[in-house]
Amino acid sequence: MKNKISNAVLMRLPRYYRYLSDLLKNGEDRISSKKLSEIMGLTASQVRQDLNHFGEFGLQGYGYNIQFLKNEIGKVMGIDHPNSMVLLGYGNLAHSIIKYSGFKSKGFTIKAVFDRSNKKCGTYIDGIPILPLNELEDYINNNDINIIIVTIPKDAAQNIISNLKVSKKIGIWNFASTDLKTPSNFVVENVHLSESLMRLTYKLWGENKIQKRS
Amino acid sequence: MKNKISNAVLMRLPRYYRYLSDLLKNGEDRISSKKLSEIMGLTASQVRQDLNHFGEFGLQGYGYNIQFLKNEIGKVMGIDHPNSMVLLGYGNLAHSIIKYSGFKSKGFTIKAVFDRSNKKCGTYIDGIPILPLNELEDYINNNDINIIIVTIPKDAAQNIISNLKVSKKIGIWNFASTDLKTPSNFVVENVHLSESLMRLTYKLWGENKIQKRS
DNA sequence: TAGATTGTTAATCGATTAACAATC
DNA sequence: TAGATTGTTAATCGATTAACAATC
Repeated sequence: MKNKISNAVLMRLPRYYRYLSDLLKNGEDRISSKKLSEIMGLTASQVRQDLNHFGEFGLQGYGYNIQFLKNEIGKVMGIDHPNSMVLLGYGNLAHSIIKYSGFKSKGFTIKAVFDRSNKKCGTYIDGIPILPLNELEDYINNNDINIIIVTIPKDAAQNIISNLKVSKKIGIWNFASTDLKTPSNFVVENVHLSESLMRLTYKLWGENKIQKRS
Repeated sequence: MKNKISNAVLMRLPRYYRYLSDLLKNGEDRISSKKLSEIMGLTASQVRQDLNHFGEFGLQGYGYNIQFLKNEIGKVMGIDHPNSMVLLGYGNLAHSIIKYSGFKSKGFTIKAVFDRSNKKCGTYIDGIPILPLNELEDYINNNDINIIIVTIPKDAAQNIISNLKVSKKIGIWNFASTDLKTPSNFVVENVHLSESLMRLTYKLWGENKIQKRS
């Protein structure tokens, strides 16, 4: 019995899920660790080690059943649960998240949007109500919300999160470029776009440039 | 002399840059590896090891000069170069990237947007021309573009990238949920939002659930 | 059965941490 | 100078790869 998967595995898990989904769509029904490792650019050994963290998903001499494996990984990642989300901030990024349709099919629902601006409040976007910020805490507590998507600037975000009184477990999907400080019942996943862009420029400009006087 | 920093270090570098920027804004001018490690949640040892990949940036008995260190890390990541970008696709996500102002100050400029829809072509958004897809290749070759931001669906994205004839080094900032296959003069940095969201649900639902029959 | 392929242990590799001499 | 703190080597830890017995 293992209690926690390593961060290295967690970073790869959703990618397995995506490849398995694609294989299913192509009508495949089984795959070996060797083939899967080839299309994903890993080693077969690593694939087997990774999948073995959770249980015995494969069958000797056969490989893995793709549908079963996909489901199991989905369960491990918690996307078999419905997840109800609210958006904190209604700017352009929030708008594009609302308009992105890919989440719905995986059980993610955006229930409400909270914005500072009184002009926007009271209206709806795609059937989702835009509400005033001072109703956020009550809304979370009364509508089994478990995810807050943060798309407002970092100082405002930290301020609001710090003052939230919520006792259940809450996930924060954080697009603000800061490391939010949260109470222990919060978990945070960051999407730091500007850091991602810097990693790209490193790959463009930095790779052959590093040298240390020796 | 070291030629390449490890991926683990690359993942941390932009975060150093962000913390150093914040420290500068607060009027600080020097910091020790111990203090920096405390505010970033790392060990002092790791900070010194990380920074030593690039040169001797510190001074015994003193610590690191924040402005100097920030500049040097900026250089390592290549953000001292101007970067000219084009957007591939003009949907809601592309719109929010255009509207996001944070990049400009770091030398990133969006030069043009390319979209399949003929209705949009010929118009401007915030002074940026929206052009037809068939002009993409020429535009990249003639306007020292070095970054393509991909915000169109994966199949269309792969198709267009596969057929691009460009010989200079190009970076792709990929928001499509696929691992793009590219020629060797391309480098890719992925922003897989749905994978990020799954890591969040893992933190919410998965952490205490994993068990293997033993 | 024979071939294929897993699950798992052992070996290797790489990244993190600890320790301390060098030196500002 | 004495105290502070780096740069760097050595020790530890963890993740990846290799190997192979188990078994479908």
